[in-house]
Amino acid sequence: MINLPRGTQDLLPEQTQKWQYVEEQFKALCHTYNYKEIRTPIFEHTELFQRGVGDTTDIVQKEMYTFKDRGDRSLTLRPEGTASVVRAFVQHKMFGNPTQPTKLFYIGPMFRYERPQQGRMRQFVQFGVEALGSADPAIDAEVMALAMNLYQTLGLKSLKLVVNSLGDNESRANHREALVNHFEPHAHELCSDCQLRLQKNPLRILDCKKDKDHPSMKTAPSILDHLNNYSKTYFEQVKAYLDQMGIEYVVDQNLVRGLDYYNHTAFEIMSNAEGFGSITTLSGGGRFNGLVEDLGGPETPGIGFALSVERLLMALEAESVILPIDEALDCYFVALGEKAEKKAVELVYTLRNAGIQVDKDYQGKKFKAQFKAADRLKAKYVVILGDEELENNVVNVKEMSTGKQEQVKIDEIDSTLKRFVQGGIS
RNA sequence: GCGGUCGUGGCGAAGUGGUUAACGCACCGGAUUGUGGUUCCGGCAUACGUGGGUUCGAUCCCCACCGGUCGCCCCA
Repeated sequence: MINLPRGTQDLLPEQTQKWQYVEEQFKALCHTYNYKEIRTPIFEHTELFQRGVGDTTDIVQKEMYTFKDRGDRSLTLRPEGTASVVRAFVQHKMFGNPTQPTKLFYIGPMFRYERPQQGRMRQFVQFGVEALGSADPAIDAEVMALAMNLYQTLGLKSLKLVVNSLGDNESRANHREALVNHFEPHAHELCSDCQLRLQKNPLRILDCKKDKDHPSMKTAPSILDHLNNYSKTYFEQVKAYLDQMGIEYVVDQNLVRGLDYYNHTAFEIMSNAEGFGSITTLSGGGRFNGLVEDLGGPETPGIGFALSVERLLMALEAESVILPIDEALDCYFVALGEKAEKKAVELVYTLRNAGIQVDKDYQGKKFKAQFKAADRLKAKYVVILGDEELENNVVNVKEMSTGKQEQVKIDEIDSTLKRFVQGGIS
């Protein structure tokens, strides 16, 4: 027997119904916020992620699914969505479209080569949105609102929106210098990872879990104290919009996102729900002014976020949210006897052509067993056809919830059953 | 990449160095030759992750590998 590859999963019908439901909700929400769907390939040139996501990131350094194709090109299964969306934005010159900002959403699998565990698969699915072409703080707030809106619409309660500002280039450079000056004297006391980070990306020392209790952490320079006027005002405005919309959040100056392209607004949505395991992050996002330029486009600001569908469903599970999924079958067709069974095939076809959801037995089950099957499938109606009915050109239709039964002429079977399904048997 | 833990029929789950490896659920049939549930009776299955080793004999003991799961790192 061949099993599925490590870190992947099969979604069986019981699961796919939930997936379809949350996808529909997400799409509907994107529609109300006026984001349009974009579909990009699931693999790209490796270079896109090296340049887009950043060479120093864990994603690029140790988590990419990279392979050579037959033409000796280095390709990579996408580890995240933003780089591809920006690539497409640049490639198709969407910056020239009459309506800006360009508001896009995507749904699809992402791949990271990691040891699988709760809420972390090698193939996982993200919903994401990107708004390109606006540096209005209101759109930062809009993106966060959309994200929170989805979770709340689905019924989640234990949510925490965490925001921070990473500032613009100037602010970051100042902060970086302050960080290096601050940590340099303690470098030998920090973990080996942090010693490397000090060289490459000192910002990330701030969210190191090993060194979080080191005394130098408490006194570390905060990015918020190094924001220049523009960055500072920008962040204030983003928060003001959130306040105005009544969206609760907390500011965490140590919130540092793992991808290089972020600046200004950075945010994460976490779940506090019991039994959610060690994973708490449901989604993350932020502003990426400069990325479009890095990937060969004109100077274009952008912001977006992505959420994991697996974690979304875990959170729903953890909070015991029941999704409104209708599992009931409209109609089950029970036939008895050779002639009736033949006729049943025709009548089932007739009913289906009328748009009624109907199924029948294909296992040669006895009459009683067919009823059991109908019950198990939660059939609303059972149509019964035996020799007696056949002779009189009728069927018996039974409403399973009430036990009411009515005789229906075969000629009128489709219209009558349609009426029953919509409004009950009488 | 590192560490803990686990691996017995479709699912859940006992168990033992030695003739036919419990049980429960599910499924099928009957009691009830055309009406769902319950009950009772009967039936059912290529099951000890893979490969080595120890042994007269291994599902059990040892080793390796594979896989699941949880945690670390990091993230969605």
